[in-house]
Amino acid sequence: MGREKRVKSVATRKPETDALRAEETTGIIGYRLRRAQLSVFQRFLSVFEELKLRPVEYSVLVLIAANPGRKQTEIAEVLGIKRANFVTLVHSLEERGLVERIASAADKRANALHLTPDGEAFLSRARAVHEAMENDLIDRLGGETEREKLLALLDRLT
Amino acid sequence: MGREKRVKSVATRKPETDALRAEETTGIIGYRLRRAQLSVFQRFLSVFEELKLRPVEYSVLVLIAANPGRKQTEIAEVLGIKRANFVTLVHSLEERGLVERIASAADKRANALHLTPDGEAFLSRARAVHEAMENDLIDRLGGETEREKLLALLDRLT
DNA sequence: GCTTAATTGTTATAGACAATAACATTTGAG
DNA sequence: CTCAAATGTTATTGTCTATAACAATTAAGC
Repeated sequence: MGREKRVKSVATRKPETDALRAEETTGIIGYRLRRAQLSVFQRFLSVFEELKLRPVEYSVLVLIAANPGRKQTEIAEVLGIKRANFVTLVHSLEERGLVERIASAADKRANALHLTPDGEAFLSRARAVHEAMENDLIDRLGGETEREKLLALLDRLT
Repeated sequence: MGREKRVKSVATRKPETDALRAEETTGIIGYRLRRAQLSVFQRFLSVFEELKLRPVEYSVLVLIAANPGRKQTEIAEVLGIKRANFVTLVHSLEERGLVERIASAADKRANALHLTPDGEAFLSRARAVHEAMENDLIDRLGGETEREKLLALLDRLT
């Protein structure tokens, strides 16, 4: 890699506002992980702003679509969400007419989760938006090969 | 270490509780990023439990040590923390006797941040703990080469 | 030099998010 | 049948982030 400038005559040019030494913190794996994650999530938020959809809500819709009829606890558990906090989340999606809770006949305690027709249509649009974003991320990484390499490395940390 | 059971005749044994289809969500880059980040941070928390140190506090100590005499706003900005929220953080470290705020003579508004001798000693211990954790993460990744590859890929997302 | 704008640290406040406990209803095990 | 567990729910707490407002001080414009 290229040689550093090593400007030691900084004091004469900008006595006050020179950059901080931060290599020690930025070299930490957890620090870089967090930065990247926040950046990607921020991007998600801006891309999905018009759809008023947050990352966790998108994953809930995708999960319900792929597993219709499952109960709240099952969906919540896969995403690592406490079922107590999942209540508000599902309620919000239900109020928007995207999800419906059908009282299970087999188990009167459980709610079977389904997408409404509106929910299906909404998810189609969301998928398109997400796929565009995902493809852009893959481009940034350099291609599909790099993506798989990244996911593999991330899994080793988990 | 034994081999998995691989019971594919699930339908006859457990009609209800089979695994959910989650490939669609787990394939999302942002999802995997978040999982890995939470896992690494959780690990940090457990490793630093005895030192009662959180990730952000560690990075603040490291930054002050590398840049003594800087003002709060500068340190906070590098870490992406609002200066309003940084006040409580520094106050906490000051109460523990690790950091001191010295009123700057040049700018009577600013506080120059320094580590106390206790802070230096504490940071030495923290560095040792962190280095052990970092080395373990590198081992999990497969080595230094893989670490650099990961950091490079993460940067492309940021 | 004087007036005005910007900076610094601070407090207060609000919102998002996660974690825990407790509860009623219902189910399943022994 | 009895008792433990599961399910959804509410309430509460704590943590973290974002915003607004403020006093003191500094810098900029004229």
